[in-house]
Amino acid sequence: MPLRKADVVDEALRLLDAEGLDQLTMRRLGAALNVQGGALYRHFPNKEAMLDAMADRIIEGVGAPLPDVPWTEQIRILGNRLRKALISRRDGARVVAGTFAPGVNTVVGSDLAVQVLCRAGLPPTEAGSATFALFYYVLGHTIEEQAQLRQQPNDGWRSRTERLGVEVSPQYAAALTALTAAAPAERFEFGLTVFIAGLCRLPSVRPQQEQPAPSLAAETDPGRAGVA
Amino acid sequence: MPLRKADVVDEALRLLDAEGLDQLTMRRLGAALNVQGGALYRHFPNKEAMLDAMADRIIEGVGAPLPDVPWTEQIRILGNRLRKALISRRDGARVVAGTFAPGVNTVVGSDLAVQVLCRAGLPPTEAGSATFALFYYVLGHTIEEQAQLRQQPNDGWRSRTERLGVEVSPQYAAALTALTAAAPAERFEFGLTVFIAGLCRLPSVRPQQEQPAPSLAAETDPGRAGVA
DNA sequence: GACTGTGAGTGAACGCTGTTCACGCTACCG
DNA sequence: CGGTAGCGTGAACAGCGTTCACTCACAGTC
Repeated sequence: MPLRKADVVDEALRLLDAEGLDQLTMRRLGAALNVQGGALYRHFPNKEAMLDAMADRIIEGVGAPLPDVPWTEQIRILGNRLRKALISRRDGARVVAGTFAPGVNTVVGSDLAVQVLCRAGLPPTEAGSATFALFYYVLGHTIEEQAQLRQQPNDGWRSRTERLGVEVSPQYAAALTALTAAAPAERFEFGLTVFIAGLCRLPSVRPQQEQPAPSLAAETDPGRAGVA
Repeated sequence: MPLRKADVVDEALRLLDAEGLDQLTMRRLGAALNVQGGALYRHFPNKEAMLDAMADRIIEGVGAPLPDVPWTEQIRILGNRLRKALISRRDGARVVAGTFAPGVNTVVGSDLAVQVLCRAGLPPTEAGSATFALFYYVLGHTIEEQAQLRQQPNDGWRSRTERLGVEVSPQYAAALTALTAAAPAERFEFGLTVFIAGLCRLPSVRPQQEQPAPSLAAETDPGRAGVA
């Protein structure tokens, strides 16, 4: 039974979780599939195309239909879905960030976000800009999250600034210690909240209709930072 | 006269501008310095350390003293400084994004941002989160900007979505055509404005004092998106 | 049943990468 | 003047993505 394209992506994602992006070479992937490395080029023109396929698989489901809640909540859900998708696989954020050509799931996900924002009143240009801004934020945050996962716990910010010989302000020191202590999910939620609050202040947004009794409460998670 | 560390970084940045990040190899850099590739390891433990040094050089000046304007304007200036620094060199955003260990300039720049936000009333944790969120946004935006620079003009979004066989909403189509037409600087400014407006809505921020007659008008550039 | 075409997989190579190392050479210092 | 510290050499190592002539099993056709 010959290999299918989907089989290769499956095994590549398995190997990614097990070994990390740096260890994901064509030869190793071939070996995991009981095949020579060069054989993979029957299925993908090059490694980048395979990584693109992996990236699209990683963010699968982000563009699924949204519950009927206010648009601010819908954007929050989209952001959280994307973050969850990215951190659910080792180095997932880096894989997606390296994507050159957007895949199907990128398109349907961003399409959904743009539609939500347009329904909120934004003109298409602003909806597009806002969607990409949200995407950059989530990507940057999750890359950082996953980078900190495989870092020596001893090598905190204090030893690093000392090594550099820089004097830092007491506020900065306080911020860094607080940040390393805080749960990543909360820090993420904070930025998301700020961004959504900013969107609400745009002159083009319609006045928000009041909460229409959330039907699918599962995805609207509690514990967010406070914004007036 | 032996090579100095700074000389290597200088030439590396020159080569980066001339050839791009992918062509920046140790051997080529050595050749540009009339030296064998391996000789560079007398100055840097590995290539990553050299890229870190380059990244720190790229964002030099971002943390320079700020004019005495309202904090919202100061944050805007910091964002624009960072963007300008990143796009001023070919692949500058990718180089900085790949940085593992933050350098001096990263520290003084983020320290400055945190101080501005703390003075605005934010507690250190939130100031830190907001600073990093801003950093992620600028980085993501400039990476995208520089990626679009070396892309075939013919290969627009329409041909790509057609190749994928996805139906996109009319709003999404409108957003994409508008985005490719808009100047990158304006799209950037839009996201920045949204973010700052969101910060203003945080319950911890002090009520904004009114414009104290901007002394250094040079850095506060006009033409920003409108937010109430 | 024999014939043939297709396409997956082989295995060895190519050119490149980052990195190492034993070895010269030069310049400074006591 | 001798010693030594350190920069640079040049060849090597292991590994990378990618290519290519080739094998071989299977599907469809006469």
